[in-house]
Amino acid sequence: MQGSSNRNGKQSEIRQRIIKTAQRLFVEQGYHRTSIPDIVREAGVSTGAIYHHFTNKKELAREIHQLALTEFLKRFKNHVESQPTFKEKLRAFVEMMFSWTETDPIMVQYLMYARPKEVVNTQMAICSEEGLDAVMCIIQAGIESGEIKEGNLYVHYGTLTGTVLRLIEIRMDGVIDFPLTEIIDETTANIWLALKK
Amino acid sequence: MQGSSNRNGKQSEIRQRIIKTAQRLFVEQGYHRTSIPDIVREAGVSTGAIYHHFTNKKELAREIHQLALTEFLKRFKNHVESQPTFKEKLRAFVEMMFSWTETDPIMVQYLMYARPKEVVNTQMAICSEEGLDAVMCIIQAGIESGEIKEGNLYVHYGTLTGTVLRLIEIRMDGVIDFPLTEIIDETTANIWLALKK
Amino acid sequence: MQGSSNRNGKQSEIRQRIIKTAQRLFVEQGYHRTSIPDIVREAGVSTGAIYHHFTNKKELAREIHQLALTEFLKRFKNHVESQPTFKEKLRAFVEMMFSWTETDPIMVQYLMYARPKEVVNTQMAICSEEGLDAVMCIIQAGIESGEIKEGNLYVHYGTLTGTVLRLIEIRMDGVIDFPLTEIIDETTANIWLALKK
Amino acid sequence: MQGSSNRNGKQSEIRQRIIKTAQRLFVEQGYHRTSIPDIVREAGVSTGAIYHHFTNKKELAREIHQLALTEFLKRFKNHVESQPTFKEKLRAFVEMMFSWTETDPIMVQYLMYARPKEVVNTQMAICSEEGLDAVMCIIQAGIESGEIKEGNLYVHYGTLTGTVLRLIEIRMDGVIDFPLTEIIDETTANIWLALKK
DNA sequence: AATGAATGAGTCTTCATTCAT
DNA sequence: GATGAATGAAGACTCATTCAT
Repeated sequence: MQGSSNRNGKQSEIRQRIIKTAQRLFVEQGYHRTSIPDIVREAGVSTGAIYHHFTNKKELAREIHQLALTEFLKRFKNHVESQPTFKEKLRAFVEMMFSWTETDPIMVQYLMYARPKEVVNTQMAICSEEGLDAVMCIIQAGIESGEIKEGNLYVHYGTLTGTVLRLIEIRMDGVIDFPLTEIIDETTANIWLALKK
Repeated sequence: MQGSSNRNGKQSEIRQRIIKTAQRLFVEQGYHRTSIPDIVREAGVSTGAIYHHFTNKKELAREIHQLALTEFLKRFKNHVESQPTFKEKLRAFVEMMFSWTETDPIMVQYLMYARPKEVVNTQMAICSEEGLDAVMCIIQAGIESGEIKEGNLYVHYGTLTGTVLRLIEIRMDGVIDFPLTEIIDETTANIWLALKK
Repeated sequence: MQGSSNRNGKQSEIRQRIIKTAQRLFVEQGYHRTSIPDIVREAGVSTGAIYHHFTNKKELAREIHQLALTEFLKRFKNHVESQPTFKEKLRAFVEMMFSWTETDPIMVQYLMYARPKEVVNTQMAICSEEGLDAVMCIIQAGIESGEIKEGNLYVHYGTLTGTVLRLIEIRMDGVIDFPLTEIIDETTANIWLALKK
Repeated sequence: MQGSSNRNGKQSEIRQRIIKTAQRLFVEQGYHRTSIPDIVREAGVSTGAIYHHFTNKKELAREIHQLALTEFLKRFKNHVESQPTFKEKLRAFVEMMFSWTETDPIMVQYLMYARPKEVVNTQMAICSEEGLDAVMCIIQAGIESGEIKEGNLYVHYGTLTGTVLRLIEIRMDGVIDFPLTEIIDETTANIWLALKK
């Protein structure tokens, strides 16, 4: 019915276990410090199984990254782009990112830094070709609609994504010890004041 | 005149070469992908020399990180804290970070991400105990002096550091292809609007 | 029939080859002068195979030692303890040790000195907790049965094991160039005279 | 007047410190586990000093061994050979070895096992060309004088040295926890009974 | 004589990957 | 599809030795 990758119409359970475990370990220890034996042990699968499902370690990481990126774009499309005004889009973006962080911190962290240069060559997913474009687009649209002031697009982009990502970062680091969802409004307000006409 | 570590009154030249090379390689390839043989080759020193000067690879990275952190704090103290008002401190901060990035991108990048969890357990130096405190302090002072609005300190902190660091990030990634010094004013303006009373 | 460690019901042949080779090299060159590459070369196995079968070099040595000790205890039990009188036990001990030396000099030497302090902390297997106990026991029994004179147990122990081990030692060193089996009677006689009532 | 190795008529103090420290470390940890840096640290001398006084590590060990062997022969000559009868020589040998062990256990241990095959190719000093000869000689003389029975010389040699060395061994191992000097008589008695006519 | 920085060959060990079963 | 034994290249680190000062 929906996306599947083997003839049973369901992602092999082993494949899922590998992905889930690798994702967690890559986030916890980093890509390089996570060995295939680590994944074998924690996922309870065999070495062969990993190589049966994925070309190699890099490809496994790339696939996990792709999954996260797809998820980001889906959420962005569904929750953010669907909003009518920039102001609403902005709020939706902050809300989406913050609640996603609270819901699936591992995946968000993966998106943010568990990706080695070998896997993707950009530092942050939201800066990936597609991710960057998506955010840039709504800024561009905001300017065109007259909602936000003109100016260097990158500065606006940096203000918007920087603020959000930085807060997620210090939340993950444990500096912030309450759910980010509590500061959606305040964060949105700051960014809005920075960008609005 | 001041600090030195061998009888010649200068840090051993070999030691310097190791640090410079390791710093660059750690930034270019990451800590784990940089092998001791890599450093040996690029720095033109012997394996033994590295271990003569540093306990181990981790310690080498730690020392480089410490150097960068010290430099950050020095610059922060000299250029930022010395300013009278928050607004001026803010501009000084942006200016300091942006011009430092253009002057010594390697060191700034090192500060930003070339450090594995094993070396320092914070993701960003400006978030290191001391770095965080320093920035937090000027925000706190800004609130107390009535220059900036009250509100969750972390949100203000995230807005300020996030915007600056994110711009540095995309500059390093090559997304921005002009010197950050050109957008000091605009960046300062955005942050100021976000935080001011 | 009994103990096995892979599905073929036989200890992996590679594992055996590693043990045999390491045992010989440890004896020939000593533990520390025997490198893993040495074992790899001589056993015709890969580095990885060694680490697949043994935790590390130390553990490999420990296992070999354990094997030798087990063998000693088995022989001691079968040939020596089963004898009715002390005099017969004594002769059986000398005979057992001397013929074992001629049959498997490598294993006997391993038992005698190829073990670094890190691996086992006793100097000689016959001095290992169990080995010592076993010999002490027959001496004790000999005294109790009135076959041998009373006196400091250690002196008796030293006389008995010292004489035997020393002869094995100089045989291995090449000082003695005929089979020890030729001097079983004479050796037994000396010890018997020293200890008998 | 007597042996000296530098123009001041006294062994350089540094040289002595190196020898004493190396001897102790070789005994405590074995030759291979003792590194030059270890000796440098513990003796408080420089690396260069060691290489100034000794050709290399092996030579240092050899020299220490030579010292111990010379000491053995001196003691053997003075205390043992000077005795008139075999019985007295025997007692003197046991006494000499046991009290030497209690007085300078490090040197005796060095003689007994702290020598790697590279340094001397015999397992025990008393088995060294000269040491062996010396002991063999008194046995031979004992036979000729009719004090001890005829028979295989090696068996007699093994009985004599084996008993003594084995007791020293288990004393060093901590199995015997009283001074060996307390068992001089008993040990002598055992050996005497084994060998006498 | 003494120092200790520098060297680099060699050590143990890990780990991504393959492949016979 | 799944397994895990086997491989061997590569990594971090040690240490005997040299040599300029």
